Amino acid sequence: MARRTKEESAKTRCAIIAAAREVFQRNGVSRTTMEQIADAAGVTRGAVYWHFADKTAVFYAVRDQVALPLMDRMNFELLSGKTADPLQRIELFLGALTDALVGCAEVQSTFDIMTFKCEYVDEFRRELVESRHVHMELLASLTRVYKEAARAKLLRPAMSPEIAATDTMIFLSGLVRLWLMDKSGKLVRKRVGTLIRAHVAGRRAPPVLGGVAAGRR
Amino acid sequence: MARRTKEESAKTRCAIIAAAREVFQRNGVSRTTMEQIADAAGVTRGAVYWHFADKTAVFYAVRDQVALPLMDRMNFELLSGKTADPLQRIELFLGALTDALVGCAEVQSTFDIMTFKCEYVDEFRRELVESRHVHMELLASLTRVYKEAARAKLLRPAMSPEIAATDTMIFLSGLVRLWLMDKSGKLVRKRVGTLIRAHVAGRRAPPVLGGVAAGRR
DNA sequence: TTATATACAATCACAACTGTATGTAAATCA
DNA sequence: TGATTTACATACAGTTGTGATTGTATATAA
Repeated sequence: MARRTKEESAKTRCAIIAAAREVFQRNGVSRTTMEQIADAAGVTRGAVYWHFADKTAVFYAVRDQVALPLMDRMNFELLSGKTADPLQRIELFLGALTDALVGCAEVQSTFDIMTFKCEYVDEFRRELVESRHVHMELLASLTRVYKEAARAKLLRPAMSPEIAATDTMIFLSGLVRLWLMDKSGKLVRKRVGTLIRAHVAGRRAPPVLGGVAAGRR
Repeated sequence: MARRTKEESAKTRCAIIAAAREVFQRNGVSRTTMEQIADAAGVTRGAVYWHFADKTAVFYAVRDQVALPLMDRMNFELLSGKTADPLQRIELFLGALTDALVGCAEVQSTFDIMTFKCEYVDEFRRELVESRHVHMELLASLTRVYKEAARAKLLRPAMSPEIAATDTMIFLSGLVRLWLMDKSGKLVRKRVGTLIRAHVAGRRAPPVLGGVAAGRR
């Protein structure tokens, strides 16, 4: 009824996003009504329409809330990582993403929505296009890192950096998808760490004679 | 207007499924109306409701039309394959699925619908559950084949059959997903064969001294 | 202190989709 | 050759969601 202060307004906006995330996950994006979002947030449709132009805007707000910070962290792990060993940087990168998924309910919900509760048509097709760009950039980054590994003779010789990078991207995409499907844990959830280590280990060149230590921990 | 003969009726049913596939892909399942399906099939909603109880029934008919034959073929390649080499059987299995995807427009559309144009809530949640079962069985089959490979000393010793199987399932899931996303071909479409060969080659044990030939072609 | 913009709530008109009920003409059966 | 289904088309009723409009009380700026 009464007008709120700026910070209260920001909290309302935040509550709407959180509510939308829950309702999106439960009912799917298209079946979710603005009223359901409003109810879940404890406001009326008027409030939702005040903060967001329409359902599409709410959807992209939900996405951005987890995707933007995540992208930053992923780029950091891959590019400006703490480790000299490029293959270990890949491993840390994969670990960082799955850790974020495993450790944060908001990330889980959002990924679940994006993967299983959204139809990428019309206004939502944009998201697919952007996702494609993200994948292209990821592929480029991974290729660079694998090339670095190849120069340092750390990459298995039979494996080209391009193929290795594509394979890792495929691995990541499949891993996330199956992790989301696997509520029981029997498929992949219990073994994410092992799977990542095996994936990276599989492309590490066998140690040369009495050579340099392979950065295992 | 006039009543059709049985075969004409079957053709109508088929036309409805084909029309639904197209409209589902263009508009997404939830935004597709029965009238759109009917129009695309050149009939009225009455005809669609005659052949199918509701939109959900149409959806599952679209799915079954490609999923059922595909599952048979995949099981065949994996289990009762022509090759003795278990790793090559895995390669043939992966190739069979991607070939079906690359070579058949109906398979492409259906996979695209299932991956990007459907929200798995309420009546459609069933599909996710079934998909999980399919993945469990696939994992079991793959594990069996990799165990066979391990017994024959064909599997890289550092890799456990269970992890190899899970990794291959992840690879397949990611490959299909990225293939569908990659309309341009720059990500994976142009290199599916290479990627599959590299995936399988990566888990093959290095040839022993002057030992048995490793089934490369 | 007043004017205005803000942050919502409440109401309304409209369109769209669904499921069902009814109509109908031809195919099939007895 | 009638009777009965079948395979649809057409018409109708009911619900639901949307966007827009209007209302309103308060924070904030001048």
